[in-house]
Amino acid sequence: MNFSVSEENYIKCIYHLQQDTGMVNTNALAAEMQTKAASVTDMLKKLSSKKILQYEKYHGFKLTDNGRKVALSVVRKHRLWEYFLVEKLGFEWDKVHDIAEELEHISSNELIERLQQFLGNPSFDPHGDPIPDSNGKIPKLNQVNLATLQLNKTAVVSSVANQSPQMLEMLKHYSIRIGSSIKLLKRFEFDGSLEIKVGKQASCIISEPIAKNLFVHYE
Amino acid sequence: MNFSVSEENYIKCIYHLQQDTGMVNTNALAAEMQTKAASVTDMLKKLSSKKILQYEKYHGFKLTDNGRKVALSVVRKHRLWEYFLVEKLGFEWDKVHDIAEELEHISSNELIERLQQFLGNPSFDPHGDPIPDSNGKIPKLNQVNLATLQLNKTAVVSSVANQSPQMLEMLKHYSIRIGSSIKLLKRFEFDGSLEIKVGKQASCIISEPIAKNLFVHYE
DNA sequence: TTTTATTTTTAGATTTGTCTAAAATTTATT
DNA sequence: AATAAATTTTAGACAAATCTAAAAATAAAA
Ligand SMILES: [Mn+2]
Ligand SMILES: [Mn+2]
Ligand SMILES: [Mn+2]
Ligand SMILES: [Mn+2]
Repeated sequence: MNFSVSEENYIKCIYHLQQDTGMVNTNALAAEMQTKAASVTDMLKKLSSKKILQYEKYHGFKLTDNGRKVALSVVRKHRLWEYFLVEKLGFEWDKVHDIAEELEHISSNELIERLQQFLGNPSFDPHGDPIPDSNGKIPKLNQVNLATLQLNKTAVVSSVANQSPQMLEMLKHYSIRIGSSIKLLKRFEFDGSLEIKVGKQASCIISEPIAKNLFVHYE
Repeated sequence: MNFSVSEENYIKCIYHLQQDTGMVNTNALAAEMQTKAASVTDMLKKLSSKKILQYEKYHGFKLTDNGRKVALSVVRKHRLWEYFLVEKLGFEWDKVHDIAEELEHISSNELIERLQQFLGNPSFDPHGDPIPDSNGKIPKLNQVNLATLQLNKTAVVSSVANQSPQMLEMLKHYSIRIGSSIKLLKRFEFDGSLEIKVGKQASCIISEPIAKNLFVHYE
């Protein structure tokens, strides 16, 4: 079946919301989609009639198996394009989201399969988010918040929660990237800030808010 | 100013039509856009009010300077994406048009500038059509139809008029590509077929219809 | 358990892009 | 010049996606 740009954006958005909250409600979706609740209800009816949603009036909704499949294919395209934009075209990671938001709706399947190959079958996008494969399987990574890392352990940065330009600026300053190895040297009681060693650089101190935005995995 | 996908498709189509015929008429545009004359009239009014067209009721229309600028930017994007699809993703040239028809509407200017650089600033797309630069300037090539080439002259294939899979199959058989050098050895009176030498291969004979679809330039 | 507040849905309009059928205009033919 | 044919435009309708304002249903508070 074929979906409009608008439908695909709704489906993807519902997918992301239900990752957190299980069943999704109208107002939350309206807020996330930057539209009005009435518009959401209209779309819910439509997606429901297309068997994308399990939808009970007044009682929330969630994706069907097929709906989740559609969502994952859009997510896959989004993240592969983001990878392309950063790795091949040299964009900064905080500039790619809006462009990928358009590119994810290009319909050709062969295009996305070839793109994936051309990129070397990446598993994670520039923000560290996993890229579903063509069957909708998502690579998993046992990641843990940097703020909760054990003392004197070394781990590798795997993703960043806040992907704003402000965060990017901060991380650039510390030369922290996805893939950087970080060793936790000391945790300061006073404000929760951490002394860390990034790669082979001299140790430095990062604030708790920064640490909480960074996820790492072992080995 | 911003244009919808539909508007951009119309503008580009008008541009191509007026290359041949000067002033464009409603029915021709409807045929090319695979739609109805009434729909075209509606769009003409809209584009006219946006100063994209000089439009006189019942008397045809053509693009304004600004309209031509918009058209060229869409053509530019179309051809750069086609180049990407063939040269980077390994598509055959007869498979790329429809995909580029979607990709040409991605709006980011920075994207297209970076894409151009990434591709090495190509001047011609996989079909041999010129790629306008960011100012709308079009590279020119003094090309001539292969059927009219002088005897015993060597020239380089620069573009192909008919870009169908059938034509591609034919050209593959003869190992003729854009950039192939061709020497005209003999012209047969009977049916206009030509004996040619492609690169360093043994000479072969091509039919007049094939020859008429191939354009070449000297040196 | 009423009453109040919040959430969600419906009703009715609007915009964009399309269509068919009919009217208007131009072009071609007698 | 009058008539026929072709082209183009208008009139009116429709589907998709959105909106505002009002009604209906549910949840929370008194
Ligand atoms: Mn999108
Ligand atoms: Mn991402
Ligand atoms: Mn297009
Ligand atoms: Mn082309």
